[in-house]
Amino acid sequence: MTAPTPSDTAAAFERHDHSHCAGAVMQAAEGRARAEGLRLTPVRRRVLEILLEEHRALGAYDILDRLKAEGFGHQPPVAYRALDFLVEHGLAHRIRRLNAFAACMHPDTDHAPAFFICAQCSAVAESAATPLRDAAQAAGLAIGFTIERVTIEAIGTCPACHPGTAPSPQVPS
Amino acid sequence: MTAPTPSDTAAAFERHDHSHCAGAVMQAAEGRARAEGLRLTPVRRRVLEILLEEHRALGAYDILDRLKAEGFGHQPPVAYRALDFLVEHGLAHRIRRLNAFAACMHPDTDHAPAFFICAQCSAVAESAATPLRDAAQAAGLAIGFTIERVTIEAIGTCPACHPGTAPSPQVPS
DNA sequence: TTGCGAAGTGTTATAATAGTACATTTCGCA
DNA sequence: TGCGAAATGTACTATTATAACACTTCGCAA
Repeated sequence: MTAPTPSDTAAAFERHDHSHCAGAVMQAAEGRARAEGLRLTPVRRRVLEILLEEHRALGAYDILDRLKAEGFGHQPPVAYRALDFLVEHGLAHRIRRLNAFAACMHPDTDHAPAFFICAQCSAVAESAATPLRDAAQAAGLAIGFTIERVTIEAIGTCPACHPGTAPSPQVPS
Repeated sequence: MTAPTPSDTAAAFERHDHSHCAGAVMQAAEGRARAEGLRLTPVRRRVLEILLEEHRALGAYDILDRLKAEGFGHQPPVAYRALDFLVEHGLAHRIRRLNAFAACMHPDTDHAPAFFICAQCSAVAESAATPLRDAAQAAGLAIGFTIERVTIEAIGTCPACHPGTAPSPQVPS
């Protein structure tokens, strides 16, 4: 059970060895799939891999283009179904502000994530949001509302895109 | 400066005199428009009125239908432009989870709203989310991310739809 | 008061995102 | 081996959102 730390989250905005972190996450995802009897079929696995390779939020049709090119089905439901599966089982997240999807970077943690989206370079970092979820829970309680899930998406500027800081955005998009 | 209180927010989920609260909000919006030199033109004003009359989140095309029927333009940009204006100036909010828009119920308050969306009856309550915004701010700081805006949307069950509580949903939709 | 530039409105057309319905195949397992 | 459930592939459609451009209206300065 590796809980995400602030430095994990910060790492998402820094240059790092994608293939390494992607590999680790993929292994964790496979472990979870085995443990819970999820069927990580070729399409689903490939979609997760694509998300991990890109290491950013991708639209369903971006994914679909890749799938087509690799000989999978070429109609929208192919992508949406795989994405729905991944999201439902916590292996990917939907980023509503972007109408896009990103691989979950902590699939072995039961977490309530928040997302930090850079308006400049559209990099996305996923962060544990337990305090935020608790605050929301409390606010809900005060008005008699029972919360199932909370979407928390912050838009702003990532460290790499701050003027006077690191020069070039990591994900030009 | 009327700050929203938990009981204001709770009221959103209870039967109440819409025409009264809508009227008050409309007046507040007009006040703001005058004060800030915003042009609350017929289309814009009408869109805000529609949102207030319905007192729930409406899709852009729902709005467009009403506008058509009332002799305004009948192409999507007519609705989207008015909605964009209202959102930009804080007179309405976009609810991303629903791909919909709702009138801001506290247009005279500078606020960071959170939304509570009932999965059963799709009623939406707007609540002040200062603690959540602060928590997000802190989380962002920890990773060097500067937050511009945060979207907070909770999905769950409103008081009226709780089993064993009040019987009928207020907004059947 | 005229007339200029900016803002607003309306229209056509199209893009981008998402889902329904149904036939076929594959998988797990009795 | 073969049954039922799950997964896949396809055609088709629905929903949400923008781009581009012509025309009108508004605020304001000469």
